[in-house]
Amino acid sequence: MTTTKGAVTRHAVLERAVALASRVGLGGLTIGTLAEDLELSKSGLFGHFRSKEALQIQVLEHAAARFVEAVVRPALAQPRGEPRLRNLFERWLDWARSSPMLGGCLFVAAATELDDQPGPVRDRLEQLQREWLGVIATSFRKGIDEGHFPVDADADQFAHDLYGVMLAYHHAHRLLRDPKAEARARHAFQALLP
Amino acid sequence: MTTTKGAVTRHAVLERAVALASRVGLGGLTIGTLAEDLELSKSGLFGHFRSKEALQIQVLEHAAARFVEAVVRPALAQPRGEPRLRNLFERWLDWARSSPMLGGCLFVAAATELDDQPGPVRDRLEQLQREWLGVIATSFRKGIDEGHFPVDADADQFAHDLYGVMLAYHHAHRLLRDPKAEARARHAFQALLP
DNA sequence: GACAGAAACGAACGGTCGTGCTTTTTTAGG
DNA sequence: CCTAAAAAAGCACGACCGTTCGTTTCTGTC
Repeated sequence: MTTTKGAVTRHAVLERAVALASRVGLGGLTIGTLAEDLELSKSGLFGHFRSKEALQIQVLEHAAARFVEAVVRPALAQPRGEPRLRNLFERWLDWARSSPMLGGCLFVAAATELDDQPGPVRDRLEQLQREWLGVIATSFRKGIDEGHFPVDADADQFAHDLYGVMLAYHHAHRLLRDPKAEARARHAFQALLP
Repeated sequence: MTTTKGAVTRHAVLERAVALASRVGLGGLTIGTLAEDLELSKSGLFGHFRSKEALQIQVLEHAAARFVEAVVRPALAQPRGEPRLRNLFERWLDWARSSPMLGGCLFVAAATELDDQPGPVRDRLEQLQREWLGVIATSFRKGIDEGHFPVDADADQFAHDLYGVMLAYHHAHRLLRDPKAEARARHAFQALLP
């Protein structure tokens, strides 16, 4: 095993950073706070990333890798079309409540935070979001092929709308602390299927 | 007229602060930057509010007042029920693109930013959002009374879903810079009406 | 077990943050 | 006009920010 010490610490840092950023945002991430939480020195931690911006990007990458592992990949075990789509949605909901996402989905937080702050971090986030919407649309199109949905249904519009369902869930759950948020989300998902 | 000088400056500060906060968030608001933009001294500006937290709350109040003036009040001129609801939606869209909201709707930005940061600012925002959702639900119920919608339709679910439509619009428009965002939002709104 | 390189540390930097003070300037009413 | 109050400015503070640098401690390899 070539797993070096540095890689281990780096991984631990990113793990913690994702959780922290889900609460305070990528901009609210602070090297000092992060180092203190992990009982590292500021400079020791900083050395692993060459700038705060590089850290932020790696946090995004790390979260994206976890997302694929927790949501996208396992859903492939389901039969294509509607069942897989439904599974994607359920896992997406789980993801938004999972333990590393103590502050709600990191991507949701980052999306509104960075939408007016040009730079590499925003660029990477935008691309990741496009890819995710692409996954949803592709899944939907397979559902059309399978005959689950009408042939003239708009897959991109579906992906857009489904994201809206998740955002509404996030808003109701995290800001309003609405206990019905999850039921509302499922209801909206059901109503979305043609 | 008892309009004093202080009130004028205060108003100008809040006007600018709303625009700034829509881009960088309420937490990203900085007294130094704000003062520089308005060609005021930091301490001179600070004197009008006794703390940054007080400033943030007043920014919320100011934005809320503008929102009522630009969206809620004029929509009352429309016939109750579906027409008024449709008008509310259109004005809401306008609001999200209006000039003081250079960075997209301030409330959308604040909602994801503050959802994990307890305190008076979060409390006030939560209440404002509840009130707005209440306005939507009430409008919808009047639509039921008018016979525009089925009597067993769920007004709260409708308000929740409509918010999701706006959030999806915001995401597509501001992060993805999708030119079809507006069309998508209108399409989703249409599909939402029972 | 020695030795090169990686990893972590401690201290310091220039900068900006929010927030107090004191002083000067401006405003508005008799 | 004068004057008391309001508004704005000036200055300084302690805290924390990201970042750099030189030093020390630890790791993995021969």
